[in-house]
Amino acid sequence: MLGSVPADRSARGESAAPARPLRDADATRQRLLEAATAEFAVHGIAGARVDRIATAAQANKAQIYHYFGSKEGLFDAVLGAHANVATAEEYFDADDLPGTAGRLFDQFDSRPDLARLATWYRLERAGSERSIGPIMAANEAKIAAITLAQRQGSVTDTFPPDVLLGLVITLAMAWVTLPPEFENPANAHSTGQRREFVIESVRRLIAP
Amino acid sequence: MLGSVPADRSARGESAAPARPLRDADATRQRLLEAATAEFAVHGIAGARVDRIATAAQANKAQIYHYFGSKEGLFDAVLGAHANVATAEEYFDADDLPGTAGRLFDQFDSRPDLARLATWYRLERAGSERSIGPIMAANEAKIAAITLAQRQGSVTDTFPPDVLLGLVITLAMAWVTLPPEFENPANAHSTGQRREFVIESVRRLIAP
DNA sequence: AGCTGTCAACTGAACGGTTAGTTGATATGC
DNA sequence: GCATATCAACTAACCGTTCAGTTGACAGCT
Repeated sequence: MLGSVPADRSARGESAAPARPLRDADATRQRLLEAATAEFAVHGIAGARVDRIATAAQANKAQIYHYFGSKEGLFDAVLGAHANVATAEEYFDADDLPGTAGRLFDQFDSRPDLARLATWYRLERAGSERSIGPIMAANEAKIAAITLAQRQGSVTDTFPPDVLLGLVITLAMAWVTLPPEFENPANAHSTGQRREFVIESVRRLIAP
Repeated sequence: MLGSVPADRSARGESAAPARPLRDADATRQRLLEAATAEFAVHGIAGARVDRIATAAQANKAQIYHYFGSKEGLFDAVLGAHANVATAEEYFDADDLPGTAGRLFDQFDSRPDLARLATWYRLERAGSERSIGPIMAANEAKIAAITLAQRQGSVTDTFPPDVLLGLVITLAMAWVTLPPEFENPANAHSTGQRREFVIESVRRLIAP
């Protein structure tokens, strides 16, 4: 469920993949990260309970401090572990921003916990200057690609490229971001419909 | 225990506005609500400290429980106190959705704490079914107005009216919602520019 | 006007439970 | 044998909540 795990054990000179030992630091780290992802997504940093994370990971509280130093350190590690998912270039195509928005929508739809995690981060750890470096670097490339698409005329230059990127992401997140009050329960829309609304919105935004 | 905070002081028969007595229940309630608004906006429910709120309000901790029953009761009271601001009809005009988005943007821009409060509510108190009733009722009226505007042709019917309302609100909140990573510091836009981007976005969304 | 009884606003201090973080001992793989 | 992964027990602080008691405001009585 989590991002690719390097599990860099080759440095220790192991040749082939050995049988899983009863004590596997990497596996424990991984279980802790997964349990912490779920706990932080639901309760945030202040509301998360270290004991619950340790229990859910079938590990011990002390290991959290051994591996991650502190509760906040664990949160940063969780965020970092999912950063590659968030910045994945493979979903981005400056020449097809509506399609990009659709794929982004699918991401948020399939992993709403990651969207919540990002929101908690924004609320609780703003200005901590942690782990947003790589994301900003990834955005630079995307903004450059949008600039190029604008020069070629396939995208309107009404909006600056960074604004356009922000708008696409915002619209893709719309139904995750929106408070529940604005969901009309009597007239709820299916996932497929909402996806189509997002795509159409972006299509209208970039029309020359 | 939780819902018993009507505080109808008119029963005491106060005639004109007298000099503020040293002990004024209404004033204390108000100070607590203001201090709680600031505290909850910054730290959320789990992160807020009842002691800090009491100190900031120059009141005693026990009074919070006397007036609001519990920490969560206080949060709900804070939300309720600001609900009228959020649902204010005077800013909404179905025949001028871009302008509406601009006015909404101004709201979020002038009171970012209220936007944070709403986000905390969504994350920490989702499904509590408290105090969202009036907001949903207010939305019903707005959705009906949009439906009418669509029938008159001044607004596209590409999107259902409730979706359109959600999109307008989402776009108006865009720069409050967006994580800091998507702010380009080297190329930051002024408030006036961002306001214009929001308006132009909605204009494009509703174009027939 | 002065005295007094009553009620509500207010307070300081504590309580019971919980929490993040620590430690030192034990078990395990190499 | 040695490094380290693991764990139960521990602690010191903290936090929401309660409570017994105090103080101020005001109405009624004389």
